[in-house]
Amino acid sequence: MRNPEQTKATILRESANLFNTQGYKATSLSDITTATGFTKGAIYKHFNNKEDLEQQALRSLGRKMFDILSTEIKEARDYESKMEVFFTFFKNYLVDPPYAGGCPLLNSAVESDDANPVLRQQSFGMLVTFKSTLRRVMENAKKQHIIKPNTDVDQLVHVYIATLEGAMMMSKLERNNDAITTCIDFLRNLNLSILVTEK
Amino acid sequence: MRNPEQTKATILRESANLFNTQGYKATSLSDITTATGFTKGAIYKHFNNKEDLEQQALRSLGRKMFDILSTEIKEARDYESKMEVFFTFFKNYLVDPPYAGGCPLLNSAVESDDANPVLRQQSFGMLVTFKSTLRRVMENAKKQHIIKPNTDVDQLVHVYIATLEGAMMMSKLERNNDAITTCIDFLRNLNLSILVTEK
DNA sequence: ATATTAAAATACCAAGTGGTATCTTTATAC
DNA sequence: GTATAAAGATACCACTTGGTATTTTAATAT
Repeated sequence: MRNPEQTKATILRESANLFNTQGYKATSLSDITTATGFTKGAIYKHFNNKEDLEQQALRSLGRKMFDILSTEIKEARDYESKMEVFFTFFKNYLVDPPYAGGCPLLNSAVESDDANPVLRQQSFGMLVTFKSTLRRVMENAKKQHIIKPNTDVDQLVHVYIATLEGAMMMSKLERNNDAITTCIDFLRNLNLSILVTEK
Repeated sequence: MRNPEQTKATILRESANLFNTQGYKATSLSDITTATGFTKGAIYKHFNNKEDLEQQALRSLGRKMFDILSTEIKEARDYESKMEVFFTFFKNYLVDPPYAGGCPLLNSAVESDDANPVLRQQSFGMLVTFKSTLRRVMENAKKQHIIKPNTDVDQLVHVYIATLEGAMMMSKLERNNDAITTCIDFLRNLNLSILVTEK
């Protein structure tokens, strides 16, 4: 009947959902108790305070995001399919999201950049991870002469991530896939254009 | 000594600043009273409630944003300088921002998309305005054979805005201009590549 | 079966929230 | 100079917030 690990997991999962949809500060403990069915007693048994819960929730969202990304990238055999992982990841977000509320990096970054230094630091870490993951894929492709030697990898890393995140915001706001689909099409073509063997 | 119009303007300006930096829900009335020096009595004299203040504040931020944009676009004589207005507008954001807290469209969209239908509607309107402003500039250039006839204007509109907004998020999070500068450089080159008379 | 101990529920608390009713101040019209 | 009416300050209100202390519940070891 009682299962503390599962309790903590439930609280973490539900609060992460709420934080990512409503915002961190805007989500109250009572929101979480009603969502989980547990009481504050249970929450404070497993977490020091709300800030601690916020951090662990964001961390778990980040882990989930990068777990999916990095395993799929490892499984992809060539450069083009590795890049396709990024595209389909964002495309699937709207069809079958791994968690509600959109990209946790975007959400936490916008909420925390001016106000919450701890969350901000975590968002920053997610962005660093995201950038270096993409950069590694492209640098490898450059070394193996799959993409053109004069490719400005650093520029493209910035452009890819900015475009995907911005398109996420637009598609969430417009409640349709237009922006994300259109932008991914563009990035896919852009990616083809830097291949050594143009197709 | 007493000037109701100025009082309302001060409340609107200061609350818009707070909303845009801390978030709408996260900003309390007492935050606003301390920032303005006025009391709740003054606030509720000029606004029906907090929600009303939020809406008017966002509206004023949007107006300010598009006032700057549209007048500068009108003043710009040719296509290239009109496009440059968009770029420099976002570039200047970090150097000399017209208001604190970054792009009000991005901020309000991310905060409201799942939670606040009224603010969401306003953000949506801002995005529509932004898109149609950019689209008009490009469609005109297409009619006048300044950009290539096969240019996918709709795609580029999505890409430009997504990239600029995403880069804003990144640069605010990283607290430096790298992302926005890099992305603008990319967009500027992209824009050159669709000109009929390539340079 | 019972004692032990961790997990979770309950009952509080002070502080802060948005909002309202009332009072005081100040400009203006006469 | 005084009445009038609007602007703004003050004093409240019920409710919610995050957090804590205490109690009850349930699993486990003996």
